[in-house]
Amino acid sequence: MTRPLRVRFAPSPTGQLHIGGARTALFNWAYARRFGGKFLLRIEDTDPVRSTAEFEHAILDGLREIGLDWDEGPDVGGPFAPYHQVKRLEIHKRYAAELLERGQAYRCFCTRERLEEMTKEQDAKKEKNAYDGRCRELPVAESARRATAGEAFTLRFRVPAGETRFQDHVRGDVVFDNKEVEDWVMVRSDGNPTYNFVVVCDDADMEISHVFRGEEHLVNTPKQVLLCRALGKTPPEFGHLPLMLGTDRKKLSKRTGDTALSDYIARGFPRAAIVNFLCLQGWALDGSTEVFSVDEFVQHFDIDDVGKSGSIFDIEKFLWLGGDYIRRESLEELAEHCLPHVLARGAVTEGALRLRWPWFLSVVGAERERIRTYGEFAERTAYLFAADEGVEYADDALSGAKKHAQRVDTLRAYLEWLRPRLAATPEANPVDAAAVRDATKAWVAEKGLKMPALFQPLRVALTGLAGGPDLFDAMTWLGAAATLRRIEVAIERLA
RNA sequence: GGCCCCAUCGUCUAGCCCGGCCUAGGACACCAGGUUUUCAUCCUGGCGACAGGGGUUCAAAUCCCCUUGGGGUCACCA
Repeated sequence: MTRPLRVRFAPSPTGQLHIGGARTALFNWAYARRFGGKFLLRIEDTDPVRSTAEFEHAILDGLREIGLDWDEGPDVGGPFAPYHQVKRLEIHKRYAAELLERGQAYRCFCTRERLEEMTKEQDAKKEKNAYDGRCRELPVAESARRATAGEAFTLRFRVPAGETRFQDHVRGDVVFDNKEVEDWVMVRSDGNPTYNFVVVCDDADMEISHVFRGEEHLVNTPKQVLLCRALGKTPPEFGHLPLMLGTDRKKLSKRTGDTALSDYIARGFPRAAIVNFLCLQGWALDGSTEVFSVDEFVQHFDIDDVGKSGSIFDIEKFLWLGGDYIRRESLEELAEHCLPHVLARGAVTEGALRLRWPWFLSVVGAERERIRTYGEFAERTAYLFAADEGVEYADDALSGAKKHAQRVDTLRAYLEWLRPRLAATPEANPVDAAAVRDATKAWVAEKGLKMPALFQPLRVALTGLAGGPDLFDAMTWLGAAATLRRIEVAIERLA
């Protein structure tokens, strides 16, 4: 089959873009880019109640964030416009009328009440739930008469006998007995078409050649293949991607972690790390290369190499990748990326930070080996923007400091010793970290103390954290006044 | 429950299609050691898997069957 390669991603704007959806989009996009096809976006907004323009924009933004672009879509147009399903209603109605005309679809006058009753009976008899076909053989004339008389009806697809098989690029040969496929509803009684119907109409109309989507759609596929053939078209090639699972081994849901792409962007995962991680769910470059660029991914990606089994979303590995990408960034880049997350905490303004940019760069440089997301940078450096009296002491830091019985005395003695040395340091000039560091070490030795006896309480005093960059660097960031004040405060708080 | 899909270290995976090079490779996590004022980075080492059972074959992680386990789906949602 040598039709032009056209793939699509068709999100439903009824919520934020799911991280699994982001991977689906990524794989579709990569396939088109690798093999020189078109990648298009279509908005599946057939649910008028839950679909919103806000979600649609958020989804498009998310896709752009991870570096995807599309050749056709709701915002860029294209030869197969419109790209919103609700705007294609006339096309859907035309196809539905055709199918009804040819007897490949029929009117079903069964009420919801009767259907519910039917389901109940089937449950009681432990039979499978499926439409029993009551209206399937209604004479055409009667069907038309009742419709004209104003009786409500849905349009059902008449599933033929036999079996439906298709080659799946991920699963291989897949076969369904048509007996397992019920006569499903194509058009609701209010005239609106259902998902399974429009998706086939639109894919056919837009000349989609390959459909790659999540495995949850696998059971829909026979319905869609059958419908497509009834329409006289050649079905697209399929590829059903393995599911992304939560730690409970079930389809990733909010129970076990963040599910939206936007959540991870908000947490400050580097964009390239997000893409890289998504690639690793169900696909591997060569089995040994874990970190690679989007370009490398596109150069090597093939749908046939995608694995079949679902993968548990491993946030630890994701975080590790985040850290790895962060350590590859230049200081300047990293600072720019961290900036919005720092500002989001509301303790400092952009103007104030820009005014002392070298200071900020120094903090970023010292913290970079410890953070895996930009959000973590903001968290870890919150102490720098806190009031001297209001530094938050982390539990582990506090317990570490309290292990030293003499902590208060040590701190008091050190403060006395330190004060005159820092007093000579005007606020405008930075503390001389190297000098204070050497002198402090000498002081500790002279007092016959162990290093941690001073450093642990001192770290809590200055930063409130158990670990972190060099303490004397922290002093220069804080400045002489804040350093001394924080030690004073800690003497009270650690007592 | 019916139908469908899946099955290699705790996790992500390479190998499986085209049996032998696999005493199964890489990565995350974990553990131990080194560097270090802490945490972290970085380096070194370790732990750790072919779900089970039958076949086929000279030979099976790789092919076939069964069992078990897990998942998906059963709407006038998408």
